[in-house]
Order: sequence, then C-alpha cells, then structure tokens
Amino acid sequence: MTRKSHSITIRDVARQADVSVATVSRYINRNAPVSPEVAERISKVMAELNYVPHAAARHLATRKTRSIGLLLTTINYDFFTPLLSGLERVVAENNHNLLVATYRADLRKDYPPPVGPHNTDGVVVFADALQEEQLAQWYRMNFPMVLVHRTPPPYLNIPYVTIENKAASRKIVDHLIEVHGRRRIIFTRGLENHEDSHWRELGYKASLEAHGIPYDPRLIIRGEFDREVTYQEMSAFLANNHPDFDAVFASDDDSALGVIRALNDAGIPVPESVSVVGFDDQHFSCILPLPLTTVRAPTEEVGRMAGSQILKILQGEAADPMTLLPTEIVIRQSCGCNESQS
Amino acid sequence: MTRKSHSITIRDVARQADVSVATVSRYINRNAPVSPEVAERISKVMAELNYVPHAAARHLATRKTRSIGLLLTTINYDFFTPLLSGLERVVAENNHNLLVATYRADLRKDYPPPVGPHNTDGVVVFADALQEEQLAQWYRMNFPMVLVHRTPPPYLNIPYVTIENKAASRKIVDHLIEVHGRRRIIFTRGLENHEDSHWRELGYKASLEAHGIPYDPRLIIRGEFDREVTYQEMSAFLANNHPDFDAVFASDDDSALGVIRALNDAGIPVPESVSVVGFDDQHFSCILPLPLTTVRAPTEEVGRMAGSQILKILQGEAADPMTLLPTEIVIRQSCGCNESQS
DNA sequence: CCGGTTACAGTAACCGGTTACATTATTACA
DNA sequence: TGTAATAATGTAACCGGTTACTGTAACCGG
Repeated sequence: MTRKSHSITIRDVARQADVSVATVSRYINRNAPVSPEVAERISKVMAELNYVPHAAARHLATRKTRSIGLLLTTINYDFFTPLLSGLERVVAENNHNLLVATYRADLRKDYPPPVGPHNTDGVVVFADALQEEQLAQWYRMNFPMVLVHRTPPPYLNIPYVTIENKAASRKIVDHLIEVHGRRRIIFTRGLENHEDSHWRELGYKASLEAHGIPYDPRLIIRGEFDREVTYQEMSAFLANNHPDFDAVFASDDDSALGVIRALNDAGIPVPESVSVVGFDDQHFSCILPLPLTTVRAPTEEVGRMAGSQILKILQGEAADPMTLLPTEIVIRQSCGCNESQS
Repeated sequence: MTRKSHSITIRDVARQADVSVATVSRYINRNAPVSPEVAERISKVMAELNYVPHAAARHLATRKTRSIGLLLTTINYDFFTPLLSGLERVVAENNHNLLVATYRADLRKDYPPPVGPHNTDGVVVFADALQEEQLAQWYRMNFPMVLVHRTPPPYLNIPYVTIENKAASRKIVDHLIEVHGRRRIIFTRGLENHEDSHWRELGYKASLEAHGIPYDPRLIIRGEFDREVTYQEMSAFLANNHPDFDAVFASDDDSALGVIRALNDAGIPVPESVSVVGFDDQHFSCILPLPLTTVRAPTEEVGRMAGSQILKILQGEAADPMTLLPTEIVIRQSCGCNESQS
C-alpha cells in the first residue's frame, strides 16, 4: 500500500503558483481581494495538481463541518425515503453534506450518538431517536437542532417541524362514523413514546367523543407502525373472542396493511363488513387492490422544511419555532367509498 | 449567539486530570498502557466535562475520517431504502459514519463530487453516479471505492458488488415463453448507461434467441426505471398503431406498474391477454391487486456487502474483486400463473 | 549487582487549512 | 507634495487532536 498520495496540500499549490498559502486560501474562499493574474495562476495550478482542500483541516480551522446530521431510529421503512430525499436535496443545494445515522437512545444509552457537535454543525432528529436529556444537553451548549415528528418539551426551545396529526385523525374517524355509520372502531396504536401515535389517538378519541361514542379500551391494539406486528396483533385479536367492531383506524399505512391481511385471513370482507383506514399515504397506498383511505402526510416537505430550518440557524437567522405541515384526508376505497382519486 | 461552548478540549481534560494530553489521548484510544489510577481519573474528568473529542482534529491528525460515503444518483425511489439500510447497518456496526449524497456526473461536470478523498475514507458508488474518468482518478490515488450495480471498466480493478441480472432475466422471459406461450414480448428499457438495464436486455435477447424468436426492435420501449415515464411511453406505444405483443418484461417493478396502468387504461386484460413481469421484487410488488411476477433482487444484502467490502479495504485486507449476488425469479400472478407465493 | 526490558508518562512537532496582523505599493484627495 | 486610505500579499499563530521521541523507574534473568 503506497502512502496516501492525496497529500497535495495548499502549500504545494502555493509553492507552485509562487504565492503564499494565505493568498491561495483567499482565492479559494474568495473572502479577500486577489489580483487577477495571481488568481489565474492559482487556478491553473489547482487544476493541474488536482487539488481539493482537505475537509478536516478546514473544519478544524473554521470550526464548521459544513455537514448536518440526520438521526433516525431506523431506515427500514419506505416511510423514510421521501424524508431523506427532501432533506438531502436542500442540504446539498446549500453545499452541505448529510450524515445519516440510526440511533436508538433507549438501546444504546452508554454510547454517545453517532452524530453531534463533534462531527456536524447541526442535526435533524427524528422522533425519539434521542432522549430528552441529550436534547437538553445540546440545547444548553446551543448546538443547532431541529426535531421532526416530535415536539420538544416546553422548557427546550428547539424548532421542530411536524405534521397535523390530530385534526386529520379526527376527520378520518369522523368520516368512518358519519359517512359509513361505523361506531365500533379499532385503533392500532403506533410506537410507544412516538408522538405521532399519541396525537392520532387523541384525534380518534376526540371524534368518538364528539359523536357520543364511548371509548372502549378493548378496541385499542398494538401496531407499532409495523406491518408484521400489526398483522400478528390483529390476528390474535380476532382469534380470541373479541368485542364487536366495524372499522379500523390504523396508525399508519403499514399497519393498515397488516390489518387488512389479518381480516382477509379471517374471511371478513373489507370494506363491506369492516372499514379500514390508515395514515401517511405512502407510495404503495394508492396501488393496493383496495386503495387505502388515509391521510396524506407531506413527508418530503417535512424533510425539506427541516433542512431549511437547520440551515437558517446555521446562517444565524432565527428558525421558526414550529412548522406544522397540513395534512388532508384522501378518500379511496378501503373505507367503503368507491371514489377513485389519485 | 454565545460562542460555541463546545470548546472542551483534550487539554482541559488533561489539566483537570493532572496528566499530559498524550496520556489522555492514549487512554481514549487505548493504544498504549495507562496506569489504572490515571485511567480512572481521566475517565471521571471526561464524564464530568462531558468531553467528546473533536472529530475534525482527530481526522486531521490521523488522516482518517472514519466515515464512508454513499454516492447515489437520486434517493427518490423506494428501491434505495434497503440499500441504505443494509449499508448503514454494517457501517455503524464498525463505528463509521455514513455520508449520503446524490450526484449526477452527467449534470454537474463542473462541480466535484460531494464525497470523496477530502471527507471520507472511501465511497460506495451506485451505478453511474460517477463517470469513468473520476473513478480512474481516484483509482490512481488508490482511494478506496466499491461500486454497486456497476462493473468497473477492465483497466480499473475496483471491487464491485452487483446482482445476477442476465440469467434471471433470461429465466423470467423463458417462463413467459415456455409456460405462457408468449412470443411477442416487449422490453421496457431502463436508464441509458445503467448497466442493470443493459444486462437485463441481454437476458431478454438470449431467451428470445434460445427460443428462435426474432428480436424486434419495435418492441423495445423507453422506461427509465420510472413508473411515470414508462406509463407515458407505454401509453404512447398503445396509442399509435403498434406491432402485436402479448407480454411485457419491464426492466424493474416500478416500470411494470406503469405498464400495467397503461394496459388497464387501454382496456387490455392483464394477465389474460398480456403477461407483465418486472424486476427487483420491491416491497410493494407482492401486495398489488395483481401480484407481480418478478425477480427478487437482494438489495439490502447488496448494501451490506458493499459496506463490508469497503471496510475490508480500510482495514488493509483485500476486498473481493467481484461480489455477484444471486437472484431468483418469483412467480406470482401478473404473468398469468395463479400460484400465490410470498 | 548489572545490563536490558518494559511500563508509564511528558514534550513538542505535526496534520492542512484559516486568519490576525504586518508590510508594501498604489491611489485619492486636501 | 504630503498624508491617509486601500489593495494585494506575506508571516506565523492557531484550531484540537496524535504520536515520535525521550526519560524515569520498576522489573527480570543470571
């Protein structure tokens, strides 16, 4: 293994262009005047030598990494594709890099998060990838953060971008009740501690209450935003003698899929006997055999907004404390309607 | 904005623990013996001060960034989720960071790639995110790379991991011909320059030839691995008076979806009149109204292998020049079969 | 008891940039 | 013509780690 030949430094360029390193640096950063002839010379030498400034050296000197971190709990769901895509775009457009990492605060208490002040200028934190204590610590050292799909605790003034969960949830449950006359509605809960799940449940309850339908805890089942888990749980629910029900509000589309499969297995006709609705409007939701009635979540937009907020902070501007993106229900057929809408 | 208070350096730790910075460094890296009492002291001070070593300083000194780059052409397809997920996992398990970036060599000729020797220890390059010239340059300075879904040109000895495209393509076309008696088979080509597409086309041709079916260029239509593009192209094909056909081999599942939609629009019954098959076996392919007959591509495994190969190189071991992951055809219903298989 | 290791620790150079400060030449203006 | 401002550039300290080199003391076999 030959020694790393990428050892062309700014001094090499300086020497060859017969100027000082300071001048080269100035030329590169265009932060001080450089005479045209000298600029020309430097530029030529740089091209010849194929010189690219060493990022770490630059970071060390400027104490900026020009990269922002994204902390996820997992990448395993297609849900994250648009989030990543949106975020990456704006980050790249602003000449920053994106460090993607997964971290489960609950599992890796002993290890520090893989991205943080030591290697990024700021991070975007998804849901509960980080625990409050860590957020608080970074907040104290005012390290730039923005939370997505999570509200900071009241004493931490961290900008966040999330979506309207409760109103839309309420609306979609209203739809089940008002349009389809459903009254015994199951809710498949998302992940523990996951705020989206919490709000969706509140919307569900609000709708029930508004319609004078009593809340029945037996109709709440575990879903964890996971197709398989929901399938298992729903199957188990159906296997034992269970309370009546005539609809399911799944906490996300993946979960809805699990529900539908379990119902199919049990020979229960959907949507005739049981309406099923989801949340997110993932890519697959409109191409299912029974297109899903769900709530459209602007996930890519969440990514973009998170990016632009964190960049704002880095530029010294104030970020919007809260960015709440609107959601809308999209009626397809799994609720029992037969409209076909994109 | 108060000055960045993350200025706790190794010297602070050293002072407070009453040792030299060298000793602290040794303790942190465990690369030289440190007496138990001293270790204890350092450890305590580090915890108290909440010290985290500054990555850039470390990078500069060691000339290692402990991060690896992933260069994609886009993140916009769910296809990338498993790739990312697999790669991130092994990278994280080996205490490295993952820098995700998109880059279209063809579009941004003037800009250097966002990840490279200046900010990573090695990169994983997807398909044609980089042009040959850039690969060659990095190869010359022996910068660690591994290619995914791309074969390096013969004179560049770069490890690559990809999947068996041709054999599987041939097999799936064989299936159309032998089991379903199809003989006029459309191929929706993927992206120009995209090797997968090329090999799949070769498999297609090989099958035709083996069955004595003449190759008809009029049956090749543009698809670009894109649902929408394929839909448009297929619709256009159907709109004008077109040669007969009785099957479509789409270069990927997304494309297959576009095909099916166009056929549905035209009132052509699938799979009765026309068989449609795809490639990749994406998440959605088995939950479609007409479950897709396709080829299972182990994309997550590709991510994992790419990760382990690049890490091997970083550790000075030799990587496998080629990692060819097997694919298998999965028969569902869009070809006309009615087996139901997961 | 002695020469040679080994364990442990400190000093300071170095990684490759940025930038405060200093210097010189040129221009502007009274 | 003299003085101040400005443009263009150089020198060298500094960012925060790592590590080569050095030194001391304890240890080891004979």
